[in-house]
Amino acid sequence: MGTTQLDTVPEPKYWHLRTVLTEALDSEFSVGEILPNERDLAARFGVARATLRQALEQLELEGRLQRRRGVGTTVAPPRVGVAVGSRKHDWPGTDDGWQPLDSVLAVPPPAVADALGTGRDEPVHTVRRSRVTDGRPVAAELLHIPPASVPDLTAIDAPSGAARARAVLRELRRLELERQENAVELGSAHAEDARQLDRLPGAPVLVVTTRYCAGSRIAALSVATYRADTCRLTFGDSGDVEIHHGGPRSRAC
Amino acid sequence: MGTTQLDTVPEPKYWHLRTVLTEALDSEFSVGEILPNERDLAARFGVARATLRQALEQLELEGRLQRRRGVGTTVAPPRVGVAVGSRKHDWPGTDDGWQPLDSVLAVPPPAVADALGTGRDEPVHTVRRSRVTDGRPVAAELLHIPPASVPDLTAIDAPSGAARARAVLRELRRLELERQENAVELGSAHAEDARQLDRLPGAPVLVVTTRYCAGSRIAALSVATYRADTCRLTFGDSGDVEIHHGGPRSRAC
DNA sequence: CAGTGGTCTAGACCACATG
DNA sequence: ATGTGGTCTAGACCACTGG
Repeated sequence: MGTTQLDTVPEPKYWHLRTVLTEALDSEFSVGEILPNERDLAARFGVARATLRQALEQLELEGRLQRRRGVGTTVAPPRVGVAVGSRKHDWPGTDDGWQPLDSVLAVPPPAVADALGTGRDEPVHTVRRSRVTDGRPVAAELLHIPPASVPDLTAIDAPSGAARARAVLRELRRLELERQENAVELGSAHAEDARQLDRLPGAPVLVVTTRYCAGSRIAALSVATYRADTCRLTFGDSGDVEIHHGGPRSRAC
Repeated sequence: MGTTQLDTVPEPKYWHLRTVLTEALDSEFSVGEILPNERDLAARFGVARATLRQALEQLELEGRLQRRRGVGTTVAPPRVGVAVGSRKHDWPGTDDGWQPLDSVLAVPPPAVADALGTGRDEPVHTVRRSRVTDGRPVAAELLHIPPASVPDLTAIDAPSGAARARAVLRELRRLELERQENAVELGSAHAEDARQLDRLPGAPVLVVTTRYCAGSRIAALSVATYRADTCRLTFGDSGDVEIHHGGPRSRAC
């Protein structure tokens, strides 16, 4: 007996579904359009809702869909390119999309203390910032600054809040920035970050760790979490590297 | 009546489970150790297996666990830092962990053609490469090179295969590299990449798109997919930015 | 209120690795 | 043959959004 389909294992349903939906998105839907609800879609494709959801999850991860509880599933716009680590000699706070929220002087997590080279019991300034692009929050950041990097900071003016954060950044900017080193890895949004990014806890994020070096010392350490579904991080001196999804261009919104 | 738990919605079980397991990993397990199987774990925590799996998925996404079908779930080693876009003036192929596999001259996907600025019907050289670190595959790459970038390439020697790929890279290296621009985004591994990375289709990957510029022209375009679970991408001129998980250090392997 | 996506369950079967 | 993780189902209930 000849085996017609030698050793070809059937694709998982959710993966095949992802492919079908991708093609449908490329050809039959426009940005912002609302998809049928999950129960209808599952019925239409003859699968359980859990399976359909597995496919939708993939597409959301790839930035093709956006799902909001109580509202529905919509076709996502192309990812926005956000510049990271460009303009080598720029301190944080020079007017880009970053918005300082507040600042506290407290003992950081051990991992941060180790990376900074400060003692595990030494307090550092921690500035919370939020990055906004096109009116949408794209990143939440904790910027850790050893007191030694901002020696002239007076506790008198701006004791707390956003004003305090701005004061810390202002002082920091007086240092000579030698270089910055970036690292990117995948993570999941913790409760705080999730709220700030308008996502659920556990949402995939790109964690960018930046080491700001000045005078062969680590003057500051930034840990920023970017929404992985909506962001494309760009490095290097200039503009965007545009790669869109294949297929016919979708109609305008 | 005072509401004791004002508006605090109970955490999802899988998220709480993730937290508990994270702490357990930090304190009670060492790298490489095998966890109990999913059915036992689910029973132990009093949840359905699907819920337990949701927590494990998170941890695998965060690089804390490694799961292999037919084998089991093990504690993953810390992510390896892989340098991307360092040494600005380096062409691909200068002996780093990259290994050329083969090369074909074919019409690329429209998105690639557009990014290169070549016509959608013009064939380009496409070199497949694989990046290995510590003996493990970490990335799969397609490097697209317009024929104009390698004018002296003769089809005579090395008509195909790895030798051909090396020949193309050798010719490419004769150009003056002006700069490279990188972009990072989250994606999911397609069938080919998945096989090359020893993962299942749909596994999360960090897609690094690099534009190699020479003489104000785009001389080559690289699309590389890195295993998101095991890799931390580092940018910039020097070494690693080390941030490990918090908590007590786990015992050695 | 009705409708959406998010969580959770209990069970079944499959693909794969290993002894 | 056994045990592992991977896929899939059918159904229930919850949390949130909006009219």
